[in-house]
Amino acid sequence: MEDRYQALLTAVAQALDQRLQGLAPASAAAGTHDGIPRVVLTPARDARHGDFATPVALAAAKIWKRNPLEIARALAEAGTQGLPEVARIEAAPPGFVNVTMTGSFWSGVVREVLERGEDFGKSTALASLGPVLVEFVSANPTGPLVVVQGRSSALGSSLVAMLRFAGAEAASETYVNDAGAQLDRLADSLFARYATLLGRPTPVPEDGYPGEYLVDVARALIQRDGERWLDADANERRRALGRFARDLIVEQQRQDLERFRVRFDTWVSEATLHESGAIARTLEQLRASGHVYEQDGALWLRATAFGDEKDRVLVRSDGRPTYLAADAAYHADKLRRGYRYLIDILGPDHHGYIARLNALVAALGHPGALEVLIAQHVTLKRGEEKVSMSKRAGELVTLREVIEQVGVDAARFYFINRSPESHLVFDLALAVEQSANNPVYYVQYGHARIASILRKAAASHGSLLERAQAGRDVERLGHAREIALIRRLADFGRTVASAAQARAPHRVAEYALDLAAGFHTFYTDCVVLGEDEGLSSARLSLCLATKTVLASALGLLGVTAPEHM
RNA sequence: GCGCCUAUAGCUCAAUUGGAUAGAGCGUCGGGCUUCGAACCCGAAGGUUGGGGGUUCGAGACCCUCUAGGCGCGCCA
Repeated sequence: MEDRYQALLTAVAQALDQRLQGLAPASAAAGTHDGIPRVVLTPARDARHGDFATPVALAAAKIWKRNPLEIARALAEAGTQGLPEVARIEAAPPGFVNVTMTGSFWSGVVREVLERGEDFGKSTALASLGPVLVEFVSANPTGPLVVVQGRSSALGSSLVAMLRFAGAEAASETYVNDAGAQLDRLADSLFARYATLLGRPTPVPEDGYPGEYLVDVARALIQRDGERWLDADANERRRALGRFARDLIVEQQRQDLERFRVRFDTWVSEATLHESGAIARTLEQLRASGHVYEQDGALWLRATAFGDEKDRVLVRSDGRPTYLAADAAYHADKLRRGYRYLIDILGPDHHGYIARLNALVAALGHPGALEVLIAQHVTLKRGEEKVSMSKRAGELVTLREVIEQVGVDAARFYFINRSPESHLVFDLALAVEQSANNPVYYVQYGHARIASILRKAAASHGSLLERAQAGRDVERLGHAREIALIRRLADFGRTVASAAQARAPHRVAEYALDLAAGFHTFYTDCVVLGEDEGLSSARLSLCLATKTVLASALGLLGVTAPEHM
């Protein structure tokens, strides 16, 4: 369902489209679609430019080789006739058309928020995209989640929420890399800790995982199995210890994510793909479609046929499938489950993988169905000192540690309030120090402040609150601060849809900050509970609407909207 | 060597995807509570958007080039 607000804007834009068509030269009107640019109204950045503006005359001028200002003037000349809720339309150099809306248009927005509540801003803008599956985190089950995974999990979970809000059917998933040599290394590293604890000092293997967390895993193993693995058969031991460590570590990852308010609709195990024969089946499919070939005893994917720079090995000459073969089976499975569009969020060290994944999905018969996003690098430092993030090096900063030190709300906001492709510097010392004045509190404070006003209103002006809830006096709104605030409220749905479309959740974080700022200045200049009952009711309506939208925006970010702070 | 990402105020980052005078937070300086929450508001200082060239009515954004940083380039995962 579309906002009345959006519907009106669309109507205005369409009416302007018609006017523009009347101005077009015959060649353009008779010709192709691109002969006449479409009118797009965007909120004006500067209040002096009215409420909305369109540069369409500038675009048309370029195509038609005419003076842009003349076209803009011609568009404005017909006045507000046929333009619903438009109070004024004017041309401005070098060729903008500025539109100012009526007061009732804006007060109507407040009433609409009150009516639709948490549904306000929802749209069907991206409905045609889905069903879409967003895969992120996809960690190795060899240790605790680290800070970078905090970033991609915050990003991914918010993106899914925004896609749904914008009408797309979206699901979240993570892939557990629990196959291959790394699980053996994990098992051997666990065994070293295990044996050492049982009085047989054993060094962690050179290529193993030296992190202290495996000591805890070893303790749990002793508690369950005692000493039975000390002298067990090496192969059996590897299998058992690898599985034990994986299960425990994955469970801890799940708990950390849960605490970080990230919950996946599904978890997929790589090992399962090997065991179920899914990999073999997918390889058969690729073979049948002719996108693979054999050379030097190995099986190759003809990735170059789909834009990759070289072909890639799927099955080694010794018969073992590569990681890419598992990914082929995995992505084939995603498509088989009915997802029309796939989004993978990978870490920055995997960007070299993008081309071959795209080639893979194309070879599976779904070219263009995959979109790979890169959650860019997080550089860690503690004051001036650089911090290593390598699991191998042993020192690592875990997601859990960050949550404990700065809190979930501050950490999530910190990650989301940056564009995904920015390389961000995470200064642990600064993060802890600044967690108290993290911008997220600015937004939350706005929400709590409104809650406080509402409590007061409920206590002393009960009937007024009811009146406000019904939006009975919203026509009284007209103060510059009020209109400025309403303009921000109105833009919520468009903002979320464009954030989801551009895979840029940080825009919603920016929006929340801007909305809160609009409220704080309104609050400073306008007394809500005053002498004039009608005005008080109207302003209470505005407070209620603002609180609703603040809560919605924070909800999309996975941040709480507190009643008290 | 090739490819991808990045470079914007002292620091951390935005900029409605090519639009009007590049904006926030933190930090600095100066104001504002007798009244609904001062975790707030108002103001000031702070910029050759890494350098150079180009595209056009218009470029932080697009193209070329140079510089600097990060990452990747395996029959590893």
